[in-house]
Amino acid sequence: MARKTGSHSEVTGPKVRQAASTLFARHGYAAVSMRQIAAEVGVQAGALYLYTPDKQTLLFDLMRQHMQDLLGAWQDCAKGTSAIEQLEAFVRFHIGFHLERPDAVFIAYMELRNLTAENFAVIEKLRKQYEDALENILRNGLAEGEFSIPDTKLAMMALIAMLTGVNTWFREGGRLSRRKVEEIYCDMARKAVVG
Amino acid sequence: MARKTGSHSEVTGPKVRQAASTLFARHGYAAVSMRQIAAEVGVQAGALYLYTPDKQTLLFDLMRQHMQDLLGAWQDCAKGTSAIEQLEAFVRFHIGFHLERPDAVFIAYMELRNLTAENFAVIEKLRKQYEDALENILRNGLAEGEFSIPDTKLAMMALIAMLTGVNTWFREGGRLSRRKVEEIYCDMARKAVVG
DNA sequence: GTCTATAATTAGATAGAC
DNA sequence: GTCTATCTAATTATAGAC
Repeated sequence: MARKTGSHSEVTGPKVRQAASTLFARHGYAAVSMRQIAAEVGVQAGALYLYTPDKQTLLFDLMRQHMQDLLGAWQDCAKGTSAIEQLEAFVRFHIGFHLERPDAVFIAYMELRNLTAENFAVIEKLRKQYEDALENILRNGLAEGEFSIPDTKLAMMALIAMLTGVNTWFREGGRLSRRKVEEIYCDMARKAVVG
Repeated sequence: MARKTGSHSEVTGPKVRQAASTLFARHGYAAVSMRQIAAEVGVQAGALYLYTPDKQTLLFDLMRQHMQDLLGAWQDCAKGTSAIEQLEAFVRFHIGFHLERPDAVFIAYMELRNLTAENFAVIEKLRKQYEDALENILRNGLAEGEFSIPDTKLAMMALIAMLTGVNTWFREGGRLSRRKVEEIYCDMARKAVVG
């Protein structure tokens, strides 16, 4: 299909989101200007507005896409019959998925306060769905008598914080392989909730 | 001691840091203007520069003070002879200290990337000192044969992330008391590392 | 689809009056 | 010690040429 010279809609759109993701993660949403994003993409600032109505929507779309990817990937990955198996699957999935996209994860956790109230509500709802997935596993384990936890919500929060923390220190090629880290965290998570 | 009308050095200085702390925590360093801080204090923007050479130093001083408070408080609070006792003391201390000052904690974790390279290095050094305190407890427990952890640094990171996460969801007057939360986290932390 | 130019606003920081 | 006024630079977003 013929295309005019200088017509790059299908390539520039993704490049804009990619550049915004990198820069927002590195410097923070409020500290990054549309001009910086444009420079990273290789266009002028005005051209960005062909791909997003404004800066806020650019942030929101990145965060919503990330949360939807997260939920979709977990639905495809969830497995295990016993609660312990399900918990181990969740731990490995969470660490692996988050280490794959550190920028998106960083933005999803750090830029919540820069969302408008409406956008924040949407993201929080998606986040809650993900948290519910883990909490249901913990509830199952409690019902099966395999887990010993006084409060499923609290244990869920403790586990998610612990797992997400891997992103702050893990470096590929470091002392421990990703698989080894997953294994150690699996052990700690299991021991923390098993009675 | 006589003092001129309108002379409020000793009261305005702390008010500036207090206002900056509140606003930085709520909206983020980059999103807060010196004019907003001045309005919160009740002075004009220019007057802020009597108390800080610039906005960056204001952020840095807040973060350094927080880290020094943290280290000092732990030194006064550390106790326990066995590694398990020391671990429990650390868990209770960490949760209690962090819940006491949510704004300072939030800033210390979220605004690292807005520090200049020099200032960042100072804060990181202080943070490392605190992490070392927990890692030493874990090493002791390993030497005593009480703990079963394949890697002390990884376990330290996992525990600190888990404990600091309390700040993201705990609300005074909620379903669980602070003491109850400390108790449950103590159990989870102990179970996660005890062999 | 992109650029240039620009409007309207706001930022951090300083000077000098009081 | 604080205020008013201001400088310089940067911001988001838009209009119109090509």
